[in-house]
Amino acid sequence: MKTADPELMRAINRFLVLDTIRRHGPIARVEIGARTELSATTVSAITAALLDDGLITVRHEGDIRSQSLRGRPRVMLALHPEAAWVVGVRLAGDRIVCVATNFQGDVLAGLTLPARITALATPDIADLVADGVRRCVGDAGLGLEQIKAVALSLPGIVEHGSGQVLASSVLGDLDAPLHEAITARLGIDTIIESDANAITMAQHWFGQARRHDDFVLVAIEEGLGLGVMHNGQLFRGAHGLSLTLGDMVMGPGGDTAMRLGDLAGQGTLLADPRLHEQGMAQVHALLEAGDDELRAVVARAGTALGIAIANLVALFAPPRVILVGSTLALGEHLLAPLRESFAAAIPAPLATLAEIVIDDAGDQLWARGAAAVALGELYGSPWGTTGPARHGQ
Amino acid sequence: MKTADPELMRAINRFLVLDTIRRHGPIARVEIGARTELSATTVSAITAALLDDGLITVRHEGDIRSQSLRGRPRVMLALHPEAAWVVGVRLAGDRIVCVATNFQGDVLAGLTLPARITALATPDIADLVADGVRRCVGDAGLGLEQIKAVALSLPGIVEHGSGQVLASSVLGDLDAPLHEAITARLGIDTIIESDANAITMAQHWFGQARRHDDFVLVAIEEGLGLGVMHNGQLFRGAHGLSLTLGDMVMGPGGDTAMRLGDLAGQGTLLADPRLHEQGMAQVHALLEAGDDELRAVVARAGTALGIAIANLVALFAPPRVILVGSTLALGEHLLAPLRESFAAAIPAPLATLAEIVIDDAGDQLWARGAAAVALGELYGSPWGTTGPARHGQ
DNA sequence: CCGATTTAAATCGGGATGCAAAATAACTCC
DNA sequence: GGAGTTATTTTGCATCCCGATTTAAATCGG
Repeated sequence: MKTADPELMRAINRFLVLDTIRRHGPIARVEIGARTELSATTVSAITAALLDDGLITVRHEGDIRSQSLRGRPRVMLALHPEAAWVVGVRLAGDRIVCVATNFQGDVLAGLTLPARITALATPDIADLVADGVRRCVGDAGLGLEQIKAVALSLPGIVEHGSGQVLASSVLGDLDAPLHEAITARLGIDTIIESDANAITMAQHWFGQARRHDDFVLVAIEEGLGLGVMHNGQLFRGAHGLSLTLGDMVMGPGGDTAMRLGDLAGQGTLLADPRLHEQGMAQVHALLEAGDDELRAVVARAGTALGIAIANLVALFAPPRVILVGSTLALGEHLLAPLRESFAAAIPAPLATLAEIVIDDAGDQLWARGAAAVALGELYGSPWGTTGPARHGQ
Repeated sequence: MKTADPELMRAINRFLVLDTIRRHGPIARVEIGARTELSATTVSAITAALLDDGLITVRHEGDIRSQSLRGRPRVMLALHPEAAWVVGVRLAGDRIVCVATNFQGDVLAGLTLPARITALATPDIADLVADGVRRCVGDAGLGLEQIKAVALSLPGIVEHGSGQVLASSVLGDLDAPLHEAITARLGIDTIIESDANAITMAQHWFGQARRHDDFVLVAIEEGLGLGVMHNGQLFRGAHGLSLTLGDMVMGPGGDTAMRLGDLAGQGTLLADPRLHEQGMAQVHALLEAGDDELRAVVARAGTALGIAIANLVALFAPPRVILVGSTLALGEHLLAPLRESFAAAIPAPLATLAEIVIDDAGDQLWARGAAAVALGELYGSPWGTTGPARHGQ
């Protein structure tokens, strides 16, 4: 635990107010006070500082007025969309997706660069990313110098803080300093984050979990990602490590043991020679056509996933589990066995606890999630004048 | 996140100081300052309040003096052992273990009551517990009114805060209000906690994890317990639920799927008719005698555990995993396959991360862990005079 | 034996924070 | 236009932490 001092106190409350404004659209000071349980005085002081720093503005849309129309009207406050801009990047196996967003996470420009990332060396990847970011920023009508942060998300295990990638299906050379390479090329603060954490943030900010401060997300893509939102914060492992599900071993041991990633990853589902370079759409077509062999493979994947999810629920007891990822395009072929094995595996007292939600998140939401990660850090970081209040003004 | 105010600030720092004193024996104010990074002024103020409240005392044992012998000598501060007393209780399938401890967790009296808990109704259990607590308190030369809190630990899933038991192998009727029953009988603040969390606290305070603020503990007893220490705090699920491992399902699904609890719980290991009522010692004897069938069962349990532990490491990335529980008496018969399957299942980048430690914790340490849970709450709670500093004194 | 030196702890003064109460602002209603 | 109502700001106070200074309690050295 960190030691507490007045500065930390202010930082906490400031963040609380800013986050309340973000979540609850244009909102009046009184209501911020009611929601955060801060006194009106404190809310006034903090909002004054935020206005001063240009992070929020007065905006009267959505001014619903308290029930009765009497009394002094509320002044509605909202994030100042142009307080800062960030870029979120998603690094997937075969493409790079960039989005530029404003301070509230609205997408101003999006861009997809097809590229066989897996085959590239780290410096080349950094070049592509930097290129994508530049173009995206240009498309948004901005200049690079206006971008306050870039967040790059990729599948695998990432150490938060250092930005070191410990494992990833898309990076060949884990020792090459990706973080430094990108920072050097763009000259912008860069955050490396696991893609599962990015899409988890996206669901929390923009998606199916806006009202949930506790949930678990399972991303079923090429690999299997895991994000845990705990008490409104991304849960990270001991060293700030992101979590992953692909390395979970299924099976009682011995010969039958298999990595979940090998059971339910797309590498397996696309292993059939007919499917090379075809992707999920083709798999789905074959399934619909009644390909029994493929159906069995998909069913096995669904079953394993159901069990893995039940295990997660048993561990974290989340009220909601969100499933995302391109593999979900297989629809009921995957989901039916998933649900069935989940139901069989979940212990009775927890059976009604967790609600499973499927979300067909598009590419752009993943990148937007990365942007949200960047914005989240901006919200928390000491801005212009976090410090002393300026009396002489 | 809770809103920050001066009171919270002080509570945090106060707890920090108290915890530092607890961990680092008799310690001087300067050193507390160095360790916590609080200013000498603040440390002085807080320790003055703590002395005033009688939670700490001046004690000169262990006064090592800074290297040079010059200058004003340090005043060593330590927990005041008689600031409060608590009782920790462990409810196991066939016995109740109680310990009374002083404010620093030293055991003053211990007591084991054999009893087939499983066969009893909740009110009878509460009677036994209350009886055990009373006798234990008497043995320690104390009166019930001196006991500030009682913590009761039991296997299963417990909701922290409400004290509701959601699942337990030792309680027949989960709807009967155990917490209220015990509070009513003793008239003392009572905390219900999972036994896994209790032994996790015990390891953190007194055992193999005194220097570790991040670790995972697996308790292999009748059931399979799990405790996660994250950043110096017990990690709890979404509703403050304790975690459990017994419900983890091993296997890719279908017919081969099995609960880990059914694979590695003692119910399974003792299933052989020859072993009824004999316990682990007899199992061990048979294993040593070369009973192949039994060996296979134990090996299968070890293998499954190894995989489960690997999965936990993949999830939480803890630097240390501690194994405890009576089943460990099986020794290498269990541990060799466990280690083997762990090594096979752990992903390469994490292979060197976690160190597995076996601890042969006795019954009393489990109960002492419950006491530590109670003490932990006392340390954090507002004591006598948490509030305003009294100037006129 | 007594002053210089050294280290620890307490005290003083300043700056920041949050809160409650009072004051002010900006409306609606009559 | 005045009364009533609700939102926001101002005022005054109590608390907290911190840096600098002062006091305390030893040792060292002559």
